[in-house]
Amino acid sequence: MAPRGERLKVTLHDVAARAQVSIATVSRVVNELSVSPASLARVRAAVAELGYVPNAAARTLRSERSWTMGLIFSDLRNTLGIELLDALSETIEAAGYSLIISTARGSAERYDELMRRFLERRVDALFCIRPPPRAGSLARYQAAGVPVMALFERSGDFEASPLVRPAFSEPGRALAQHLAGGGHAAVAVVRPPSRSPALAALTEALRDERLRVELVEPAESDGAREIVAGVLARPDRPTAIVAVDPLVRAVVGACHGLGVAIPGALSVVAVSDLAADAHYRRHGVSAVVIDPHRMGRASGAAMLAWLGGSVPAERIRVQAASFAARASSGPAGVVGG
Amino acid sequence: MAPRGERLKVTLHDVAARAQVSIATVSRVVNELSVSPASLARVRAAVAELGYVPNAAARTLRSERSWTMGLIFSDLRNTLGIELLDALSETIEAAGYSLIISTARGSAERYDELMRRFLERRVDALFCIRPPPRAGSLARYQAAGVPVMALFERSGDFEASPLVRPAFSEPGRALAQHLAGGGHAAVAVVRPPSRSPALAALTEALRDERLRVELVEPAESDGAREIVAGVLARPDRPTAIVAVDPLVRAVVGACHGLGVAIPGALSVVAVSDLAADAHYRRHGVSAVVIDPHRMGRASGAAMLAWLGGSVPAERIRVQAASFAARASSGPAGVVGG
DNA sequence: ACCACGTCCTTAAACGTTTACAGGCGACGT
DNA sequence: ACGTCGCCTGTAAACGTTTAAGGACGTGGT
Repeated sequence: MAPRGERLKVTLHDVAARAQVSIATVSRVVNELSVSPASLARVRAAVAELGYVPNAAARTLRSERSWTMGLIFSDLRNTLGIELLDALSETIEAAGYSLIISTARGSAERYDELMRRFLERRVDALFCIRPPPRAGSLARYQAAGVPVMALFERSGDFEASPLVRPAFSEPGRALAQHLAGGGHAAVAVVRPPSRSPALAALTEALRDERLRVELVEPAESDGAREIVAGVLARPDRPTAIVAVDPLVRAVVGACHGLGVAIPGALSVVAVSDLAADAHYRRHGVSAVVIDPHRMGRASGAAMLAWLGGSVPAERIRVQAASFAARASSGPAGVVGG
Repeated sequence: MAPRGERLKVTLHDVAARAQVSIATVSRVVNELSVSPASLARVRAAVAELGYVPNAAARTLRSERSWTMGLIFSDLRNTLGIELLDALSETIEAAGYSLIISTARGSAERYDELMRRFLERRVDALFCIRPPPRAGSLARYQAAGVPVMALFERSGDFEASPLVRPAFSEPGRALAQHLAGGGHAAVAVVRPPSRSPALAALTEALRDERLRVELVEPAESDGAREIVAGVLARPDRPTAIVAVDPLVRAVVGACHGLGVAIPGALSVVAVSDLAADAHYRRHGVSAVVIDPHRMGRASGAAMLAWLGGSVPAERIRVQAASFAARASSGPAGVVGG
C-alpha cells in the first residue's frame, strides 16, 4: 500500500508551534470557540500554511462522539433506493454527521454482524430499514443509549424502537373519495402473504369513508387469475380491487387474460411501499405511492431531534404517501348480477 | 441526548483485569495473534462476560487505518443507484472496510467540502462517481497517498486518478453485428451536449465492424423532431440511430409523431450509462446497458488490490456492459432515396 | 494601594488502542 | 551446569484530540 504522506500528519502541536500558541488555543480555533482576534489570525494562518486537517479518530476517542450514523438495509428489494439515502444523508450531514451504509442481504446473522460492526465504530445513531424481528446486538445499543430507529416496518425486538413510516390516512381518504365519487360501493382488498402495514392502514381509511371493504385472502396456491375470478364471482361484487406489489402486476395481467376491462369492469389500484412508482406511472396504474425524499428527510430530522434530547414518538408518521389517480381506476361500470 | 450507558465503556483494561492478563494479551486475542491456549480461553470468557466491544476510534488513532472508504456521488441523476452501492459495499466489507456515502448534488463547492470531510475521517480510500473536473482537496489525498478512484468518467484534476468504467468493445461488436446482420449499412450517432465516453467507445466499435457512422451534432435549439427529420433527409440515409439518455426517449416520441415506423423505417438503439434499463426493457428499446453489480464489485476489488500494494491501471475496463436487442431495432427497411 | 473580576491563555490529564522492546521461563544441546 | 533459543507475556510509550483547572494580566471599584 502507498505510504501515508506527510501532509496528513500535521497535528495541533505543529500548528500550535507555528502560531506560537498552545494546542488548546488551536483546538478552540478549530472548534470555533472564543479566542482573541490576534491568536485567531495567527492560528488561521498556520492552519492554512501547514494544511492542517483535524483527525476525526482522535476527536472521537476523546469526545466520545463519532459524528457518524449507521444505516442497514435488510434487503435491497423492497426498499426505496437511493433517493431515500440521499435525503437522509443530506439531512444529517447538515448537522455534521456522516452516513455509513450496509446491506444484510436478507440474512439475519449478517444483520447482527453489521450491527456489531457499527457498534465498534461507535455510531451515534442507527437506522434500520425493515429490520428482522431479532437481533442480539440491539440490546447492546439500548444498554449504551444509542438511538435506533426502524423505517417502514418493525417487529419482534425492534418493537421497542421508534418506527418511522408514511401516514396513510390522507392518501386513504383520497383513494376512498376517488372510488366513492366514481360510484363504487365495495372494494376488494387483497391481503398479501406477508403483512403490509400500508395496506392495513388504507383499509381502515376506506372503511372510515363508508366504503364496503371485502378482504380477499388468497390461498397459498392461488394465482392472480383465481383471485380476479373469485372477486368477480362474489355476490354484489366489488367493482374495484386494491393490491400490493408484486401481486398488482399479476392482477392487471390476469384481467387482460380474462377479458376484464380496466377500469370499465374493474378498477385496479396499487399500493406501493416501494419504488415501483415509475412503473405504475408509465403503465397508468392508479397507486398509493411513497415519496422517498420525504421519508429520508423526516427520518433524519427525527433522529437529530432525538439526539438533541427530545424523546421520539413511538410511531412517527410522515406525510410521504399520496394517491395518484390514473387510467386503471375510474367510474364503476354496469355490473352484471 | 440519552446518556451513554456503561456497556460500551468496557475497555481492554477491564477485560485484562478480569482475565488476569495484561492489556497487550487481550489486544492480541482480539486481533487474533498468537496467544497461549490458557490465556486465550480466559480472555475469551472475560470478553463475553463483560460484553466488550473494541473501540474503532482508538484503534484508528493508534494504527492509522480507519478501515473506512468514502464514496461521493456528484449527482443523483445519471448514477446507477443502489445496486452499485450494494455490490461495492459488500465487496469491501468482506475485507473489513465500511462505506461512507455522500452526494454533492451537482455543486462543485459541496464536492470539495465532502472530500475534506472524508479527509478528516481519514478514509483509507475514496471512490468518486463522475467527479467534477476540479477539486482542491484532491491534492491532499495525493500528498497523503490515499487512493482515489473515479467511476464511469473523469476529467481535469481527476485525470491523475485511475478510472473504472465499463468496456464497450464487446457490446459495440454485438451491436454492430446486430445491425450489419439486419442489412444496415449506415448508422446515425447522435452526439449529446455533454460528452459521453460510452458513446464514443461504441462509435469506434461500430466503425471497426465496417459500418458507416454518421455523426449527428444537433444545434442547441434542435429538438428530437428536428434531429430525426434531419437524419431522414440525409442522402443515402442511415437506417438506424443510436442515442443516449434522455434524448433517446425523445427520439422515439418524435418518430411516433412523424409517423416513422420503428424499426421498419428506422431502428433505434439506446445507450445507457445509467439505470434506465428497466424503462428500455419495458418499452422494448434495444439498448447497451450496464450491470451495476459488476461495476460495484470490480471497483471494490480494484481498490482492495490497490490498498494491497499493486499499482492500478490508469484505466480499468470492466466487463459490465452488454447489448440487448429488442423490438426497436430490426432489419433495415426499404429506404426511399 | 488593594481586591475582585473578566478575559484569554496554558498545562496536563485523560480517551482506548497498538506495538516495540524486554523479561521470564522451560527445553534443548553441549 | 551452562549458554542458547523460542515462546509467551508484560511494560510503557505513543497516536491527536478535548477539556477541567488554574495562571497571568489588565481593568475598574473602593
